[in-house]
Amino acid sequence: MPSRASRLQQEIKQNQPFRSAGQEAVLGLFKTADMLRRHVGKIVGQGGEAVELTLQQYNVLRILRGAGAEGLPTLEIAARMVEQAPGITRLIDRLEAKGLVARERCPEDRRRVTCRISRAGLALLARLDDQINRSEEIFAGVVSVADLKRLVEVLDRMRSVLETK
Amino acid sequence: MPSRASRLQQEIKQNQPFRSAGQEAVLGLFKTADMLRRHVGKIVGQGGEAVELTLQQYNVLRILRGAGAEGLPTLEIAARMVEQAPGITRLIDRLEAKGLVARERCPEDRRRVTCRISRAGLALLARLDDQINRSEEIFAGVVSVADLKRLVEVLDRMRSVLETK
DNA sequence: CAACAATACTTGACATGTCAACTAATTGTC
DNA sequence: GACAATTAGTTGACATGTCAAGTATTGTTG
Repeated sequence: MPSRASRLQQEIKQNQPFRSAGQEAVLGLFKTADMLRRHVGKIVGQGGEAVELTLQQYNVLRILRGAGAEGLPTLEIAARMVEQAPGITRLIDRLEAKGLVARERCPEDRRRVTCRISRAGLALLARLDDQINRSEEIFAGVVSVADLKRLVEVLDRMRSVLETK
Repeated sequence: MPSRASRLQQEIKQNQPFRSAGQEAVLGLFKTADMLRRHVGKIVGQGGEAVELTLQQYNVLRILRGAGAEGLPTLEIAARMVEQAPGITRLIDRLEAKGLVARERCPEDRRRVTCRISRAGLALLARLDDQINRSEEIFAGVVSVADLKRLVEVLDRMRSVLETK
C-alpha cells in the first residue's frame, strides 16, 4: 500500500517522498518554527497603539523583567536568549532608544553595562502578556499536554547532540 | 516532590518554571530550530573551496533541482520554500550572480520568469549532499524513528492551527 | 474591445542579522 | 608592579530580511 503524500510534502509541493524520518523532522521543525515565529512576531510587532517590537527585542524585555530591579549585564542577556543574538548591543540600543530599557555602566566592574527594564517596558509587556499567553495555548485544541511534554522531551534530546557552538 | 528544572530552563537560565507545557514547547521549538538552522547553515555556508550559500539559497537550489530541466517560475519557488521568503527575487539574484541559477522570461506568459539550476548549481549541491544527509541523520543516536514520526505528526497538527498568514 | 482587475514579479527604503576587528577594564603571572 | 591574557562590550562593513509601492502583462466584463 503506497502511503499518501505527507502533509509537509503537500505544503512544500514536493513530489518525491522524504528520504528519511530525520529529514522530514528537520524540515517540519524549520517550517513550524518559521510559522510560529511569524505568528508571535505579528503580536509583538503590531504594538496596537504603541511601540513595535521584534521577537528578539521582546525576548530581551522578558529576560529583563525576569531579572528584576538589579538588571543584568549585556552579555548575560545574550546568554539567556532563546535564539542566539550576536548583535545584542544594537538590539538593546533600539530598546533604549524606545525608552524600554535603561543602561548604566557597572561601578564594581567598569567593563560591564547593566541593563534594566523601564517602567514603560514593563507596561508594554503587561499589555502583551494576555495575547502571548493565549498564543502559546493555541495548540490546546489539537495537541494534548502529554504530546506537548513528549515534544519537549524529544526536542531536548535533539539539542543535546547539536550542542554546541 | 518538586520537579527539577527542565533542560530548557537551564539552557536559558530561567529561574521560574514554565507557565505551561505550551510555553515550554514553543520556546523549545524556537531554540531547537535556531540551533539546527545554525548547524545546517554552517555546512552550506562554508563552501569549503567554492561558493557559500545561506540556508534559504540552499533551499532554492534544492527546489530547482527537484523541478528538473523545465525549471520553475519565481513565485512558484517562493511557494515551495520551507521558510517564507518575501525577498525571493533578490535571493535568486544572488544565486544568479554566483552562476548557480539561470533565469529567462517565459515566452507564453511574459510576466513570468522561469528559473533553472545551472550545471555549477547541480555540482555544488552534489558536493553538499553527503554532509547534509549526514546532518539530518545526526539524531539517529538519540531519537528513535518512532519518536521522529511522532514529532513530525505533532508538528503537522501544530501547523494546522497556525495556517494561515 | 476598452477599462478594470488580477497576476507575477521588481524595486526602494529601511530594519535587522552577522562576522570580524577593536577598545577598555580586569585578572593572573612572574 | 609590569605585562600578557581574559573578559565585556562596541563598532564597522556588509549581507540579508521585510514591507509597501511600482511596473509590465494577462485575464475579465460590460
